[in-house]
Amino acid sequence: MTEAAPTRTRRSDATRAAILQAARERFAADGYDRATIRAIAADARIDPSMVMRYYGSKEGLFAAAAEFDLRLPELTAVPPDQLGERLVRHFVDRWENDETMVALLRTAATNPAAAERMRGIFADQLAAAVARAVPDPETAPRRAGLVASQMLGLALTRYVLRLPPIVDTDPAELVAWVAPTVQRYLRGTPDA
Amino acid sequence: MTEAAPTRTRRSDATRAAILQAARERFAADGYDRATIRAIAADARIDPSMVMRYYGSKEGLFAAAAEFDLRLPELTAVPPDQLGERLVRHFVDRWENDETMVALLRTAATNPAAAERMRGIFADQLAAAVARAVPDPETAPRRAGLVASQMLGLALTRYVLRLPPIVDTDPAELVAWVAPTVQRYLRGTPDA
DNA sequence: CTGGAATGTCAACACGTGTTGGCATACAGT
DNA sequence: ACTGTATGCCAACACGTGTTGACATTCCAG
Repeated sequence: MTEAAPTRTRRSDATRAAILQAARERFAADGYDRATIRAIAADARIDPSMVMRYYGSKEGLFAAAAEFDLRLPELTAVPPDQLGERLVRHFVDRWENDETMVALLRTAATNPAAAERMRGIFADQLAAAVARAVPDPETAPRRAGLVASQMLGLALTRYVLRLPPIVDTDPAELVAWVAPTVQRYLRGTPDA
Repeated sequence: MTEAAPTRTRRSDATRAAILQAARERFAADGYDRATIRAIAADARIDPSMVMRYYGSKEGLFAAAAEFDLRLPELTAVPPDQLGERLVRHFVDRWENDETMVALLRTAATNPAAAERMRGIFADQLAAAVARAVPDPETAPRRAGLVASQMLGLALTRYVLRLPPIVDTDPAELVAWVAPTVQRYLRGTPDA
């Protein structure tokens, strides 16, 4: 039997963590198909069969590695006219410091399960937060969708496609340009 | 030797075209890695080896299938205050009727060559057109990049990730919401 | 009609993949 | 010290892939 109370630390936890980190890096750099278990295992300096033992399958590994929390701030606490800037700044910060989102984005382009997870993150985290920061709740899903289109487009062009003008622009300037867009998507109307 | 004058029609042209169409559909649906030559050949009702004969390799086939012309209108002929609407409407129309862009987008997420082609399309077609429709030429690349981030984000969320609120919104309404964004990216300033 | 080129089919190769089971070693509880 | 278990490595399997070459068939110029 296993232990009693609060889950003893196993010696393999270090290995598990190393695998997970290597997996995130490889998935972010290469996407699901091109990131091989052998390469991930080599990065983590363990045998490929260890990945199977601890995560069951490549899909299981990805599911574990693609856990992602946007860590959105509570939007009801933000002055309504600063929602756009706050949100955009938060996203950019988050992406610059955690490659999980890029891994997810790269993979979601070809992997249905990853796309489904993206839709889940959108619905459970972004749309949910937006719903509490919007004038008319009826319009919340569409507003959240528009915000997602701009934010994911920014992530795509900056981290995946690497369009030079977007890569070369520093985060503060990006925020300055994009914040008004998100602000209008959240609180404005199509024609204003 | 081959023929003299204006390139006689060969009997294999139909096969070539069938392969190309099947390739575009498969690349659009599955992305580069998951779209197999065998599947493409089956769709085109020919033998996989024909693909090799006519296109040399899978990369060569993709290069041929991912030829894409945005067919941007001449922006200098558009009233400056309608640039956003014109551009957004054009993009959405183009995507709804030609899946090549989706194939390219799906593939570019994991395939460096496809990403490079995306950057080429951006630079040679979008950025070039934008440069002629912008007040200060100095700012043109960044403006074009911002436009790309919004337009590609829309394509990504609508055709690849299939976020429900974006999928369910009809093109006209999308244009209404997004046009002002693009208009500001083209002619406005960060804070207005 | 006939020979050679164009077009198409078939079977196979070489390779990399995810995955599996067996075996060695290190650890922890008694 | 001894035993059972956790942890790790190795070799191999089964499979699908892009790609290739040999062979059959169809077309067309002479």
